[in-house]
Amino acid sequence: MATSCKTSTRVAMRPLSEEALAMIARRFALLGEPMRLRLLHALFEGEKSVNTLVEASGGTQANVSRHLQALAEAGLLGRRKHGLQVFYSIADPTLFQLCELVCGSLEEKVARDAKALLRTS
Amino acid sequence: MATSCKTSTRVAMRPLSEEALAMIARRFALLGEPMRLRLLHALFEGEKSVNTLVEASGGTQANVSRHLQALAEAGLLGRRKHGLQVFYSIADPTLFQLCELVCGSLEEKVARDAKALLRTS
DNA sequence: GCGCTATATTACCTTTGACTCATATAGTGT
DNA sequence: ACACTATATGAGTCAAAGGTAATATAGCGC
Repeated sequence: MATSCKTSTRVAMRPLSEEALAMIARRFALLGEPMRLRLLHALFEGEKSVNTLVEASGGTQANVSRHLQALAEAGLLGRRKHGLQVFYSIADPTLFQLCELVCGSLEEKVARDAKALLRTS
Repeated sequence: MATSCKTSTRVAMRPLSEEALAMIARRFALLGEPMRLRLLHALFEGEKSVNTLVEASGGTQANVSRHLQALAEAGLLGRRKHGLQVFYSIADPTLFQLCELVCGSLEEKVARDAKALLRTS
């Protein structure tokens, strides 16, 4: 059904359907909130309960719960219930790579900006 | 100044500053709008003028111009002025990789969801 | 059953950001 | 200077989404 695209030049060519575009945008948008990034960052260390994540992120319980649900519904997080607690964990390994790509690119940009500042000041 | 992080396990460990978190979130958020993805997708073919992008995306001139500016200010697009026209182009090569990662992950997810549907219906 | 804890959900407020319309700016040609 | 084109910008509207407080649900222990 879905035509595979593993090489880096295919993506540019494919006419993207509105539906596909919306899905991609949705995923990026999910990563576009500091609070959710905080949660993901905490989860990079491994599976954690909601309460642990509340403390780690400094957010309110309600807010953290909502964000975790959003991430889980998108398939980015896994959910495991054990007694009273619910444990969330990274379910999509591309999250690591995505964050690294962005981190790396931003570091380069910051370095460039810093150099430019030194030249012009 | 900035400690480099090239390996995939480092990111998880680093305590992220609020500032860094905001930068990362900002970048993801920029990719989290279908209209901007449409523009980037068109630019994957190569440098294009604003007018060309307006036609390619189906958006209004004002809206397209705004989005292009936002992307350019973030360092994702390059801007070249030639006469009356302004040409934008992909300036950050990680955009390709980012889109591919997300595309691939979504394709897998769609495939999984489809299979699950078949099993339960 | 009752209390207690962990998580989810509801209702509400507030902010952010995308979009549009109209207008401004800049560059070209006559 | 004027008209014309391409792009940017200002002001305003509106919907989506984040945040919070209060309440509901679910599981454990007594």
